[in-house]
Amino acid sequence: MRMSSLFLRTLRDDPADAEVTSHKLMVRAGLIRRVASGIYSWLPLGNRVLRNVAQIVREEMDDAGAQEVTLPIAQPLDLWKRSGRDEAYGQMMFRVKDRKDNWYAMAPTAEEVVTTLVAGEYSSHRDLPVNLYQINWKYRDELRPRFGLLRCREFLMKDAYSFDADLAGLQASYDAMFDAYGKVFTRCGLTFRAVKAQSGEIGGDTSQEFMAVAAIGEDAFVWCEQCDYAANTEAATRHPHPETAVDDPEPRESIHTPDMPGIDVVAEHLSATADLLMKAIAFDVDGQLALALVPGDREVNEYAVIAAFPGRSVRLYTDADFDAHPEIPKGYIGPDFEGAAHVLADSSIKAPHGWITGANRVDHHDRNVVLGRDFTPTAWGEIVVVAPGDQCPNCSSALRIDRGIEVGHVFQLGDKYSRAMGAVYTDEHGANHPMVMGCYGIGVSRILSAVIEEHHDDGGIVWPAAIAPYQVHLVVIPGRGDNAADVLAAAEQLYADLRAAGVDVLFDDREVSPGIKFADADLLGMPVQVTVGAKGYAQGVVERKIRATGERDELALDTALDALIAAQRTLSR
RNA sequence: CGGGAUGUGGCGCAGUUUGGUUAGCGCGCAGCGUUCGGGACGCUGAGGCCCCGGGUUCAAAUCCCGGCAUCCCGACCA
Repeated sequence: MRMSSLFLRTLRDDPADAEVTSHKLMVRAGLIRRVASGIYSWLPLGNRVLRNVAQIVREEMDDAGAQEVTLPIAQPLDLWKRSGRDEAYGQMMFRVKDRKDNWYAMAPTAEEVVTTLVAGEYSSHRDLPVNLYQINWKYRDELRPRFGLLRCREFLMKDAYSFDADLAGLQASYDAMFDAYGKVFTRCGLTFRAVKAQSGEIGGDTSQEFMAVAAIGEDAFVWCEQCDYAANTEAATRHPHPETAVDDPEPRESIHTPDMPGIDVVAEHLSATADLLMKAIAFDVDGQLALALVPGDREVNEYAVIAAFPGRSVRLYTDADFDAHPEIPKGYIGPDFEGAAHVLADSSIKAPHGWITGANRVDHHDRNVVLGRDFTPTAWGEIVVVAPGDQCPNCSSALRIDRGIEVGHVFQLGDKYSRAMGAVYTDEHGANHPMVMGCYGIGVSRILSAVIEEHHDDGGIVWPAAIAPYQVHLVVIPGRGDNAADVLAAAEQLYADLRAAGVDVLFDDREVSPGIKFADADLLGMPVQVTVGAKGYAQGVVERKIRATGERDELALDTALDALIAAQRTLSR
């Protein structure tokens, strides 16, 4: 491609509406332009990268045995009513109405459509398994679109759906997708971690997120430096505290603590630290009061509490709940509060010291509240939000917390959709069963943001070769000397030869100053820059610069073509 | 949906507080000339519903009211 005719205008200044580096660079490098909040046009360079990423995804999906389909973006809303997700998605879905007043959802995802499709075609155990995927635009009317391509309302997503006869089959399908995802993100040049995600209310489901490590990431995740443990903050847990005993416990003592809102104030008043206090957080479990006990310096992981009561309805007490139960002394609940049906304690409550706790009456705390003597939990668990330095549940090493961009998510769905949409099969004995499903998403357009966040420098984007819009950025600097025409001709010849050899090459044949050409070459970020200039030409060489490292070398003019082609072969391997 | 900010040629901004000739600067764009290996320079020029609607006033980019849009901080997700 010749830059003289490429539809591109690079910008010197950062766009005013961009906050993060990847967004600024994508706009400056002419990859995308905003049309509305969270909705972008893709210009030629951006489109090529998008296509390259999609192609990698396609190859790995095909390789893993999935089959590509294309499902509709406009989906009858009736389908969504059947699964109950019309309500669940609510305002998140764009809805459109046709001339006959029928409503359609603009696909935020495609479980309903694909399950209906499979239900209509397949009905025997002999048909299974099958895994269908598509790479298509998705629409979600996000509360707050953000950070350019990171949180869009229109985005390109790869979504795959597996259908198996049983859980063992699902596990195999899931594992195949999991492996494929690792290959995709590795090929795209991302540093990532597969992170255990919270399974949610539906027991038995497992789910993992692929997080591209990035400071601007919207999600925090916990990971271990020593082993491969990694989990998002909701799902993360830590090594249990060992059993200990309190030596020579002092007698329990009640203290008047009026007008002391918050743990820190009470701690200061008692010359203690927050970790010596105990919080008793009230939950409603099937209409009964449950207490979650954690040290004063820790937060309760609500998801962990919910998981501790499988099959029950669990929610945090609200102000309305406290209003309805004036006998519960909000802020002064102790671990031995009589009205509690369940007392779930974090293992850290086993620490070898007495606790400062609520005294079960307003404006009072108790000191020297001792486990076993003064209170006995009905259940133990790991229910605090993990903090940096906590011990890894697998190997006890220190855990770390980093931020990441969720670029992929694999999920074992079970039979939720196959039941709702009637995707059943007949087994070898003539009995009918719902198919067992998994679903697997990759944020294709989001990958571009993640890659640029990881691969850029002061000069601009540094594309990994696998997804770069072009492999070689050929710059000609003809100068004004006698050999200007020859230099130009040599560059033209090299351009033609590279193209003939199948190398994707962007040729800066514009009549602009060298400074502009070099600055644009760095901004656009092709992996290899080749300069055919008057000075080098006079000595029979062209210059090569590796964008990522800044490394430069010279190639003899007459063998440059072969050298570049050879280098491309190495890169593409 | 709460909280904060912004809206002025394609892009980045000044001007608004204190209303007053023809709305200005940089980049970009067009023409001419001088330059030519890391975002050169001079001259000339094109390009503006000053977000929209209403109001106040002799007079509004500027003041008042009402909208809309965009961005940032919080609750959802690939």
